[in-house]
This record gives sequence, structure tokens and C-alpha cells, in this order.
Amino acid sequence: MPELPEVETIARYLREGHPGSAIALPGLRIEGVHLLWNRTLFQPTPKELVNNLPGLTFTQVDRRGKYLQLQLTNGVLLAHLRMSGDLFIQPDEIPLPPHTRFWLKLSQGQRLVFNDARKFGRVWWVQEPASVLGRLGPEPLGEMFTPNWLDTALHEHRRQIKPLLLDQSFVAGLGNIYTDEALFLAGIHPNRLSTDVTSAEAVKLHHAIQTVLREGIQQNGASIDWVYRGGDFQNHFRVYQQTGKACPVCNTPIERIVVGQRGTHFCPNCQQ
DNA sequence: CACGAGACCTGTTCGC
DNA sequence: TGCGAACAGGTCTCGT
Repeated sequence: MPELPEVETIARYLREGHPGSAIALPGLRIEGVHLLWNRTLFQPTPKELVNNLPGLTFTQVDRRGKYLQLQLTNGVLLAHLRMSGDLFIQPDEIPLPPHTRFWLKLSQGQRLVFNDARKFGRVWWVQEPASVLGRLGPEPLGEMFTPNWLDTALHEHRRQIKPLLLDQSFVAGLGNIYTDEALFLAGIHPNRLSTDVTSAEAVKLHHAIQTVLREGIQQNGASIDWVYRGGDFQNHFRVYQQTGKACPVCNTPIERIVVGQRGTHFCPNCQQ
């Protein structure tokens, strides 16, 4: 599920509790470690994890790009959900969900579950988060990400605009949905070369990126297919997965092409 | 440096 | 109805 708005939603739920459930991660202590799919753990070894995590307490939950950062009294647990991952707290007595790859027994009769049908998701336990997050570009809703920065940065590369926006070392957090939506709002064809984007268009794109991300967060992210978290942004897509449907601006049928090996949705009239 | 292909995985939907 | 192909919110590595 995870692009910036979905990961942000999960971070908020972990930090403050789900709507309807006040259980929050900070303050809960780890009592047991269960790794069901070894490759989910990127670092350190399973043995080191089992030896070191029990007894530690969660103190804080943050997001950086598409990564979740779960601060502990010693070190930090990082998680990347990739395509199908999910991370949530649930009571210890109900059955583990299918596709659980990793879970922690917590104090107060709770557990933290890392669920991931496609097994692409990864977890790290490190002392220094920068060792994993070091190459990420700026947060698109942060102070560094200004219209002027984007204009300049676009011209430091000569690449197709869509793959460039998906590159996490360029900007951290955009994925396939929000990139398509942002390029539509900005009226930029996904195939355009970054160097050919004008300064006026860069300003528009900056605004479009922040708009779609804020909308996504407001709707608690997008819920597609069998993965459901209660998000609602899927009902507000303008072009993503709208192939053949009328463009909300000009009624031209939305088209699907492949750009950088990713399905790409756009309006051939609005995005020249 | 930029780009495409292939890997990593499982589940759902599409087309014949 | 059945079955294989295509596709899915991501990222890494390798070769050109």
C-alpha cells in the first residue's frame, strides 16, 4: 500500500492509536520476537534480533520518505513496506493474519504485526538510521522542497520526468499513484524530459505534488485491491487506474502507457 | 549518467 | 468453466 500518504497514515496510527482503538506503540515493551520469513529482516541477523530486542520499549514513531522509523530505548526499528506490506498493532489473543512475516509480542497483551503478501518488505534494526536512509532526497512536504529547489533540481538531470520523480534519491515518498496524479494536475506529459520542463511548469509541479500528497493524507491514503486500511483516496483518483474514463477536466479518455516499466495514466489532451 | 531487462514474490483480474 | 498471461502501491542489480 505504501507511498508517502499511506506510510504517514500508518505512522500516525502507530503513534496515536487507530480511530476506535486507543492503543499506541510508544510505551509498549517488546517481550518476544518472531521472524516467519527470514528475508524480511535485512539487518542484523535473526539471532542478534532475538537476543537484543526483548526488554526494549518503543519511544517514538516517525516517517522518512516511505520508511517507518520506530524508535526504541536502544536503536531504531526501520520498516519499508514496498508493494504489499502493512504494519499494525493488534491484541495478542486473536489469530495471526495470513501473510504475517514478522511479529513482536508486546506488553499490555498486544502485538506488532508486519504483514506482507508479496514478501518484498524489509525491516532493519540499527543504531544509526542514516546508514539506511542516507541517500533519500528531500521530504516533498518539508522545508527543503521549494518551487525554486525543484526547478533547479529538474535541470540538473536529463531524464524522463516520471522516472525522475519516482527516484527516491531525487524526492522521497512519491510512488506510482501520486506521481501520475501530480503530473496530471501540473499538465505535464510523463514522457517529457526534465530539462525541458519550464520554470513556470516546475512551480506548477511543485504545487501539484504537495496538493496530491496532502489530499492523500487527508483521506488516510488509498486502499486498493485486497489490502484495505480504511483509506479513501482511491475514490479521488483523477487519472490513476482510470484508463478509458473521461478526464475530469476535458472529458478526453484517460490513456495508459508504460514509462520506465511502470503503468502510467494520463490525459493526452491536458498533458501534451 | 540514463535506461531497459530481469529479479524478488503472491494474489487477482483479464482474455481466449 | 478453466487456464495462462498480464498486472499490481517498490527497489535493487546488471548490462548497454
